[in-house]
Amino acid sequence: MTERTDTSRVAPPLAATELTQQRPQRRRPLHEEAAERLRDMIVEGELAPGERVREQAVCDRLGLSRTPLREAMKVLAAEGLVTLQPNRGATVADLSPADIADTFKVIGALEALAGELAVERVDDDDIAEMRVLHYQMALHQTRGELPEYFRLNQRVHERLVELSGNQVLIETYRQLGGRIQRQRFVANRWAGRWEQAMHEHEQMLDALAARDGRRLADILRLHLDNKLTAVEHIDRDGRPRHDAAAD
Amino acid sequence: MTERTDTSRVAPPLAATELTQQRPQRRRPLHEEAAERLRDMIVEGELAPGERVREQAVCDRLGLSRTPLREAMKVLAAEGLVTLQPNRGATVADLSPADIADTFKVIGALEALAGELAVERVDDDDIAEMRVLHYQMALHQTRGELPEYFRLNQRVHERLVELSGNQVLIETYRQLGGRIQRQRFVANRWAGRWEQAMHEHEQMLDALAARDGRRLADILRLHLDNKLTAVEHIDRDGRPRHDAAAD
DNA sequence: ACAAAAAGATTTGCATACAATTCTACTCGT
DNA sequence: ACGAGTAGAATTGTATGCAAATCTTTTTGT
Repeated sequence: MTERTDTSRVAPPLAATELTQQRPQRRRPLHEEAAERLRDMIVEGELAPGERVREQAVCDRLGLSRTPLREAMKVLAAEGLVTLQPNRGATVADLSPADIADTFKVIGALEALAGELAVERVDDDDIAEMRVLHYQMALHQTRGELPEYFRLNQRVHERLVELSGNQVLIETYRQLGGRIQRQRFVANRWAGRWEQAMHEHEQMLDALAARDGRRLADILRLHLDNKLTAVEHIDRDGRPRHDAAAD
Repeated sequence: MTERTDTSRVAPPLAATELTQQRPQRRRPLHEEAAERLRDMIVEGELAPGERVREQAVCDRLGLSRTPLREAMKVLAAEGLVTLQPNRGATVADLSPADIADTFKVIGALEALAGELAVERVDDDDIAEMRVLHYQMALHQTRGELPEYFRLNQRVHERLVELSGNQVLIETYRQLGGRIQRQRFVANRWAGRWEQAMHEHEQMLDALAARDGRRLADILRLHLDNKLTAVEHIDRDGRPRHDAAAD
């Protein structure tokens, strides 16, 4: 479904001379690049949720014309990152708390499925690799290195889904994950819930190593539910709410 | 959101003569319409899986220019219905057996989640409605009315997912369903597996009425697995394979 | 005759121009 | 003051032209 870079093409005949790194590698379509840049801008909050996105303004910003930008916007809309209204332009998707909760529920179900499929396929090598990731994450946790911890955390989940071997699942998981990347990005500043999360991750690893798909699935669902609870206690500026602390 | 027919504008001065059906009702963007038409063309096989889609050809066919068509193609690509290769055009997505199996697995997990969520929300009215759909379907089954049976079948599943109340789930389910609509369309000609499917549907209805989410989820997963098996026994011309009959 | 190279024809990618629609600010009548 | 109506600006939607890349056919060297 996703296009892959085909490197099997014959090399251009003029490759003999000294190569400047001035690669003619501008083979990348502008609309793709635009889509990527827009995703980043949304995740990092340069475009705020609910904000109107005027085509010409973004074109000036990115240095391209409206045609490829509009193509990129259609893609982002299909991914759920922006909302399009005919003749009335685009706005950055503004997820309601319900939307976020719904998204976590679905992601939870997907990860649970991933777990059940993964236990049927993993070899000892895969598990060893997961163990490495896990203990790297644990190390960052004890050191209080927040960004690295979060990055590893996400890697662990992504890797587990990959281990399912189900291409459609992987793709769907990535797409939904993309919608809440901003929430994750923001949550990146808050350190709550470390111990519980690590404990759950340990159980995940155990269940995976024991090839207990049912248990792994259950843990994952629970883990995602808890993750949602944590996110719900963070306002959109990335600070924990005062009302309750869930850890 | 709600589009209203704006009659407050001054009428075009040449409206007096007999109206061709050329309604000024062009509120709908062409790229949307194009996307819809393309989806239909793919589902109905007018564009065959793996077939190259040349822009100009489709534009002539649909009577529009390349700009809106290209926007529509990006959407279809994001939906997984076509595959885009930079500078080399688009082809209708050609799902491998593995892709189809993967898709059914994910859909199964989504429906299972839908079931668990639905039992928490449905009222007696909803259940009564599901019962009506179910018995309509049963009637079509006993009468051997294949297309109507399939249509109702799909309605039942779609309705169940709707009853989950989870917007993200509904959306994701529809998108994945769209990818295998062609398989469903083709399967429409084959009548196998009626009794078993109806039996499973009956169990689904029971579990829903009993608000037994866990059981409903299990039935749904099983049901989808069986559906996959059935689809796997149909070649792409819509005829059952001779090697084995699963009912 | 055959492979490599070159020339020509298609096809895709992007920018621009213009039409259609919506948005904004203003006028006018009560 | 105030809302309906209206000109003008701003914004989106679509068509077209041209450049870049790819595909096809022809040519050329051995």
